[in-house]
Amino acid sequence: MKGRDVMALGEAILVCLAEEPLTGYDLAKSFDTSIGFFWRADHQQIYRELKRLKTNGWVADELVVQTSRPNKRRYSITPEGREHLIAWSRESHPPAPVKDDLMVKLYSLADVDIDSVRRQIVDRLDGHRNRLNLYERIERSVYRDTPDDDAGAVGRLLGLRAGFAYERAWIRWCEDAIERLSALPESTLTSSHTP
Amino acid sequence: MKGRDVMALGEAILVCLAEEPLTGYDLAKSFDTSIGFFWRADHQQIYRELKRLKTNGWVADELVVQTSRPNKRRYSITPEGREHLIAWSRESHPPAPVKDDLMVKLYSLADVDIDSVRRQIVDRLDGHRNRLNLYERIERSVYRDTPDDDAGAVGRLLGLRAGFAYERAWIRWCEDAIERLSALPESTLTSSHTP
DNA sequence: CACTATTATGCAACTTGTTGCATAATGTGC
DNA sequence: GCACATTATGCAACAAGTTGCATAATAGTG
Repeated sequence: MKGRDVMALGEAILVCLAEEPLTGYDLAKSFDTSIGFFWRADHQQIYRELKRLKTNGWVADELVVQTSRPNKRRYSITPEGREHLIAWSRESHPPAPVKDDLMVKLYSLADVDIDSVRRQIVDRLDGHRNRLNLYERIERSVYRDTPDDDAGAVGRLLGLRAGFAYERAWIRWCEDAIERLSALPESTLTSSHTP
Repeated sequence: MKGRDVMALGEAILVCLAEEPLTGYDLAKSFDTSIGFFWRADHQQIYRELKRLKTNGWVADELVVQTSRPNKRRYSITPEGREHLIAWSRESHPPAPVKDDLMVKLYSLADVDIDSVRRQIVDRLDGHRNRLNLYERIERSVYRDTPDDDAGAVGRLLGLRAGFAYERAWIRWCEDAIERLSALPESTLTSSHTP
């Protein structure tokens, strides 16, 4: 035990590997969907992190030789990795601090281009609606009949429901915000003073 | 113009300075409350960023000599800084990707200590309730009668409402989640296999 | 008198996250 | 036949965020 705490990307990877061995490439795809809804990462971060996990002894890797494709390196979780995952799950992690450009713009609405901000909220509304749609499709296709005594299934369903709650809250907020901004007397600031 | 894009912490600082000149220390306090609800930063980041803003010509600083206290350096926004703020407000910034440890734990509920996770959700519920409370107090004290034609006031009110929507959505979700986790057959995994 | 809190700034080292690029084989569409 | 997408991995450089520490004066508490 010498590799230290506080990474979470590592644990997100272990969570995936707890199900089945995967390559960095596979993981990168997972992080574009499924677990990526809760923890984003690109392939660079993943390859880097896999090396750290390996030096900690939490994953093992094997080389899969391919002829028609570049060789792959398949990673699987070790017993130490599983132990670590459980220990990690017992720690309390404060929610990541909020960071939102749009809110900063609203905070300074008097010094800023209101019309642009309104348009950005319209865009964001669109994104949230798409997200919600996607989650609804996932629920219908994957979680039709979730038994409420299967921990794995309940956990994932709760994750999905968190997504619902989050997107719905934002959708309602965006709708209200767009209305209120539209009601504002025409942009205090429609022109910038660039000549 | 040589300092580059993509910082947002810089802009959050400019937003504060657009109202009144402040020292790094003052800013750090703002980032613990008000604007800190939307963009977190500690004093190290702020002092570092102020220097960058200065080299970009977006802020000016003056030394305030004090006898009974260490001297301060007071920063104010320049015309170029205001221009930059407006230009920035016109750019569209994709919302920061979600990262949530708790969701990762739920995602792997089958491989993890369920009871601990449930307790963590209870804690989080508590935090969200406190937040909501705080926001309600702020609304009562600061935004009693917001005229709906004052851009600055409307913007801040909308920020606050976003906070409401966010916290309420999480509160409802936590309550549901706690119930469902409590209904789960007693922890698949109450003991770790450390001897 | 010692201890702690507040005001005020900053360096150094480190971890995380991002961007751009490189390589290398095969399959697909025009 | 050429451009492009897919599979598969990785380096290097940089930007952003975190942690620990240091300094320095004063005011308040026990």
